[in-house]
Formats: sequence, structure tokens, C-alpha cells
Amino acid sequence: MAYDHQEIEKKAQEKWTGLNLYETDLKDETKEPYYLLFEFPYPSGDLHIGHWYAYAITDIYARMLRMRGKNVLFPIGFDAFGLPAENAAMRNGADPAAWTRANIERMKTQIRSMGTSVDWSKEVITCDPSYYQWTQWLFVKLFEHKLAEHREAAVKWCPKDQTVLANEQVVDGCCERCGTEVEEKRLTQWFLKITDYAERLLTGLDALPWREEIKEAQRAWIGKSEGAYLKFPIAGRDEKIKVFTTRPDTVFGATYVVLAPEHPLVAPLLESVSNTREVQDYVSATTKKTERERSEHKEKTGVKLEGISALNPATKEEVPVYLADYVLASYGTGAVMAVPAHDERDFEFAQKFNLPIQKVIEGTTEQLPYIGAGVLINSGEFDGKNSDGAKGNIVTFAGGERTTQYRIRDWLISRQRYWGCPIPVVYDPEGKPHTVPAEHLPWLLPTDVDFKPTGKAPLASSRELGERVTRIFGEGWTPEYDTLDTFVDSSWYFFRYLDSRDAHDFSDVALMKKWLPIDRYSGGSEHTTMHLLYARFFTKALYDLALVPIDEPFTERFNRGLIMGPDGQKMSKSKGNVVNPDEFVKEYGADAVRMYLAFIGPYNEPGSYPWNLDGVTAIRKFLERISHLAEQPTHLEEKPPSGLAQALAKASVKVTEDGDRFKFNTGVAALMILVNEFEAAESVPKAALIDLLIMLAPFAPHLAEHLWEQLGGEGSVHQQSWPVFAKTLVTEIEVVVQVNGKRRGSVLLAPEASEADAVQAARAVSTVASALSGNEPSRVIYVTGKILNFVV
RNA sequence: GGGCAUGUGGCGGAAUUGGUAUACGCGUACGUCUCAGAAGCGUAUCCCGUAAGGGUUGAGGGUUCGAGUCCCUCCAUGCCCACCA
Repeated sequence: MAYDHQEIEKKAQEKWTGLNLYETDLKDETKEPYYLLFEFPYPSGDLHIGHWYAYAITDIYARMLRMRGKNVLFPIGFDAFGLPAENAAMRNGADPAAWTRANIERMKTQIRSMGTSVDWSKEVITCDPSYYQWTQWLFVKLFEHKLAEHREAAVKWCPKDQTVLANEQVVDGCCERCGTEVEEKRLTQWFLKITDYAERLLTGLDALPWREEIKEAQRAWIGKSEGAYLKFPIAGRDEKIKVFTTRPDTVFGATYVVLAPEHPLVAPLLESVSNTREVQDYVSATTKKTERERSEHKEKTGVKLEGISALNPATKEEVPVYLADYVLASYGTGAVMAVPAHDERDFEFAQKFNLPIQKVIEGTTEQLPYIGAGVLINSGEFDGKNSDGAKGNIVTFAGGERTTQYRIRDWLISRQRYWGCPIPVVYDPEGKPHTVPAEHLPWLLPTDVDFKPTGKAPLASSRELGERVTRIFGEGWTPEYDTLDTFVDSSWYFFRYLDSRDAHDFSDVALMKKWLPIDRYSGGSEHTTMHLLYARFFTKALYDLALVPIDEPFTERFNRGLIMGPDGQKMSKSKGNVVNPDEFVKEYGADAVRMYLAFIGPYNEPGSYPWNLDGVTAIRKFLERISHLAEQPTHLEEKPPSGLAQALAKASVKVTEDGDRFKFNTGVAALMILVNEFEAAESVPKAALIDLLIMLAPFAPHLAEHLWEQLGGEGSVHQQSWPVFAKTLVTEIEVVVQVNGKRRGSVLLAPEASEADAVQAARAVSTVASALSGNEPSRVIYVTGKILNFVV
């Protein structure tokens, strides 16, 4: 009775390969293009349930769109550089390249087993020289346009992974990957100038139809704040302390100035202070602290620069100068004016160090610090003015300038690791960096390296790389030993899909014009402030370099929910609640697993759904019922479809609309309702059954193919057109009758029935009449085809 | 501490976006088939009530003929940011 899913799957998959169904002709002019993208996987070697969720759902939509006449680009590739391959190499001496290849092969088999319709012919693998050649080429372009920079800066260093990290890869002061507390180091490294694009990355969000929470997260990450630079001259010296403030309106209340311990003025001032030793001790103590220790909201610490004072540019009064680590060196100017009456941090510091607190804004509460706006007091000629409105004039009065600051930092892309794209740079004998000329690209990753982490980049141990540089560039020239952050590889892969085999260019202009921007991009929420921001930056930068025709890459973005363990907890090996999809595929079939994932909940909401074994068996039973329907010859009479036509039309509209919203849970429900009606019907016409199979095909592609063949269908069910029904002539519609907003019954009316007809019919209903109990309604609300409400 | 989102049965969730709350499915109970079990099939399943009827979308208030949906206050949960001046 039960269908043999393993046999059906094998046969169907072979048939699709034979028909070459899923290789998209990018140059086809007869159909409307649709670019459907999911985040390409890292080849960890095993397909977990999250991958299934991501690929099954997008595959359902890809199949649906093809049947609806679209030319769908649905590509796949592998984000194949990264730490795990290197760790495997260190652990058991594996070759990272071979390890990665083997994992890719294994995952390919698994992805094929799902019955996905991805186009393998356009596959990209980021660790393949034919791909990274263009990553390097793009890096060179960015360098030539001064968007890639080699400079010294304070960087985050992970002592366990022995590499620097991008700001985005530090979470709560710890390495995002391994959880080790991050240290701060000053190193000369490569940066991409994402800060040049901060404003455009921000304003570009406005027009995107993304969920507000994704846009808000990016806005928070970019962190725009408008304010002013003000200068506090140092008494008796030439230097001035430049501060950034968002509250220039409070400058009359600035009773001291604070420098970050790393501030460049600290060294020159040191000779003039009377407590040199104390200051030096403070600086070395704070620089030794980890990132996390410094950001803990403990009691404020600091030290006064004895003998130094600065001039408040508004009051012209001398104020003391402090060093404190609550001021960040890397934001603004690394120095702040402290207004303890109107800032919580300054207030706390002033209390501890007994500094004067000068109130300059009359607030709504007496309590200090008062953070809000209000009426200015103790502010000279500005007394009595509104603090917000006076900002601009106060900046002018104090000799400052208005400015805008962003929280986002430049993207640090150097990694002291082996398994990454080599940075195509060499240094001349003076140590000046030069990009590797195009004819030497791909700049190959050497293989003769020592993987043991020493704090130095593994590439430094390669003899071949050193000899290569000497041979090409001459004696005294040295290679760059760092590799690129893997997020660089994944910032442009969607351009490459359009022309993945091109040896002469990174993509194809005509095809980019035709296919971009990407219509819908599905992925994980963890990439909101990393991959998604980087990819947007890359696109804008390449647009400015006239290399790509678009300046926003992704029209729609859907972050998927999370599949939890059966216990409702996040899946983890230690909890023992990890669901292995392979077992379910073996037991219940790929179709059942796909369709269950579609049914589990709305895909485009950030929910989390517990995996439920009974849910999979339920879907399998549902598929059995369809199979049973198709195998019942007595049901297949060619009679007029009667009431089933309306049911089919309803289901078709629902499945189509819900598909467009990525709400496949209700789409599956619509199919279930349809099947319930089929089973209740005396007979099911073959044509109706075929329409059901076509609608089933995206969800359960193998079974639909099998039953299609059984019913004598030509070709593949996946080549059929999606059923579209003319609006069947509806003769009667149920209108709900309410009295005072409460349901008291319903009447069947013609769809366009007049109010008078509706009222007449409604009053004849006994439950309505008794609810009215003889009273005349004072008001009647009638919404055609929906509701009739009597107000008494 | 700040921002954003979300709260609907025992569970996953639905509600044409202001118009029949609880679709679809899981689970559960009873029945049917069976020597028996499994599977299948059928019926019931938000709460109170024999019924008529009444109540119910985290809590309270408001707007409206009508609120799960809009507004205000509060509570809870999740995510993001966090000494960013």
C-alpha cells in the first residue's frame, strides 16, 4: 500500500538529470527572469536540518515559479575557505584542500538527495583559483581606488585562533568563533574603507522592502550620530584638545576634559605633568586590560594630568584634564568634554573625583544628571533659549564645526591564517606595498607551509612563495603573508554565478543588467551586520568603479526561522537533541521531510520551530492519501467537475499567494483542504487530480513525478504550467449578520446584493429577529459580500 | 541601560490586513475493523452551561457599528546594540 519512496526518488532524480531540467539559460529572452538566491554553504561535511530548511523552502518556490512561466536562476556554490579546514589539518595532518573537496562531494550527494532543482552548472567554489583569481582582481581594483588601505591601527586579536578579527567578529569582547577573550594589538593591517559608504549604506536601507528589524539592526550597527567638533586649547601650549560631542548646547557646563589613555596627545603632555609616574602607570594598566574588562560597567577609573588645564571655548574658564578609559580612543576624536550635570557617565566620574557640576539646562525634573533638552541657563547670551534650537549657534559661538560620526569601523580583512585567499600584494625593498599585476593572477596559495600556530602567518613558512616573489619582482621584495577574511570571498559570489566559467572577467555586464538585482535572498539572521552589510558595501563600491550596474544587491531579504530540537531547545550535540535529516529521509522520504519543513511555520518570520517526529509521519500519511487517490481507478471518471472546480480554484489561489509571501505552511494547509474534499467527493475527474499533482509537485517533487507518470502524463510534471482558474461564477455568498457587533446568523446572498435585499433576508432569520426583539435598528452597516450589522 | 520585534487552545500555528477568532495539522478520548495489536477509517476536542445562551486572543484602559489586528499604560519573552560622548 505504502509507496516505495527510495525507488521513486532514485527514478525521478535520474529522469530530471536526463532531461537536464534545471540548467537555466541565462540568455533566454522569452521568459521573465527571476534570481532566487540562498546563502551558499560552508562545506563542513554534513548537511544539517538548517540546510534542509533553507534549501527545501527556496526550492519549493523555484519550482513553483518555473511552472508559473518564469526563467528562474537558482544557483549554488560553496564558501570553501575558512578555519575548520585548517584546524583539521593541524589535528590530523589532512591537506586542507583535499579535506574541503571531500566535504563538498559529500554535501553535494546530500543536497541532490533532497530533490533540489539547483543549477549545478553555475557552481562556484571560493577556494578554487578560478574563483579567487577574481576575488584578488577585485581587491586590486579597490586598492587602486583607495578603498583598500594598509595602515597601522588598534585591532582585535584572538590569542587562541592566533589571528586578528573584524569588529563584527567580536561578540561581547570575545572571539565569535571560539569564545576566547579578545586582546587589543597595534598592527599594520589591510582595511576596506566601508566607513566611506556609511551614509549610503544607511540611506540605501530606506527604499528596501525588508523587515524593519533587519534594517534597524543595520542602522544601529552603522550608528550615525550628528554633533560637533569643539576645540579646548591647552593653557600655555600650542596644542588644542579636539572633542566630539552630540550636545554642543551643554558646552557652558563642561567642567573638565577627558582623553582616552591611547590619545596621541598623552605622550607630548607627559613631560609637563607633575605626576608623570602615576599617569604612566594608569596608561599601562588600562592597555593591559582585555576588551571585555574595559567595557564592563564597573566603577569609573581615571587620573588627572596635574599641571595641565584646558580652556572651555564657551566660558573661557580653565578646566582640568583627565585620562580615563571610559573614553574610547577609536570613536570620535578620542577625547570628550565632560558635562556632569547632563551626562550619566560624566556625572558618575565627577562624583568620584569631586569635580564641579554645573547645571546649564532647566529640565523637567530637578534630579541630575538631566539628559533631555530644556531651557538653557548659566549659558551667557543663550540663557532662556531652547537647548535643541540653540545647538547650531552655540557651535559657532564656541568656534567649533558641525560634524557627523559613525559607529561602524573600517573592515579589517587581514587574517594570519593559511586557508584563505592570498592577498595579492608584494612589498618592495623599502617595505612599500604593491599589488600583484593582473598577469600573475591567480596569485596561488602555496602548499609548502607549516600549520602550527606561532602568531606569525603560516604563509611565512613557505619557501615557494618567497622564491616566487624574488623570481618575479627581484631581490629584496617580500610577499604579503596574510590571507583575506572569508567574508571578502562571499561579498561578491552572486555576481559570479552569472558567468561562473569566464576566465577573462569576474562576471558579464549584459547578464548583470538582465538579472540583477537579486529578486529574493534567503539566509540567516546572524549575517545581518556582517555578510549582508559587506555585500551591500561591495556592490556600492563596484558600482562606483563602474564594474556592476546596480548599487543595492538584494531587493527582498528573508531571514529564516530556526529549527529547534524536539525538546524545543536549540539543537546541540551536548544536549543530545540533534535531528539528523538523513535518518528521516531514509525512513519517510525526502518529499515528506521537505513538505514537513514547509508546514512547520511561516518561513519569513524570526520564529523558532521545534522538530516534531509526528509532524513528519503526518505529512507522509497525507502523501499516502494522495497516492491512494491517484491509484483508485473508480475515482477517475471524466465527469464535469461540479463543486471540485471551486475547491481547486480556491486552493490554487491560496498556494500561489502564500508562495509569494514564503508562507508555505498555509499553502500546504490549502492542499490538505483540497485533498479532504477530493476524498469526500463521489468521484474525482482525472483533470482535477492532475491539477492537484501539479500543485503538489514543488512540495513533493518525486511523488508528484511518479504519480504523473502513472496517470500517463507526458514529459515531466515539473514542465507543466501552474493551474490558473478563471474566477468561477459565484452565485451565492454567505453574509454574516450581526446585531450590535455580535454574530446572530448568516444569509446566502448574491455577491452584489443590495443593502435592502440583505436587510430583508436577514430579518427573516429567526435568530436575528429574536436578537432584535422587535426593536428598530438605529443604524445598519452593510459591507457587500461580507457582513451586515444592525445597531440597536 | 537603549532600540526593535513578538505574546492566540495541551502543542506547531490560521485569520482575505478593521468584518464569522481558533483554519490546517499534531496530541488526546471514544468508536469501527481485528483472535489481538499496529496501520487505516469515523466522531469529538478553547472555557462555563443539560440547553438556550454567555465568556475568551499576556493584563488594564481607549477609538469604532465592529478590535487578535489601530492608540495609550503595564507585564512577559526573544533578538540587536551597549561607557559610541
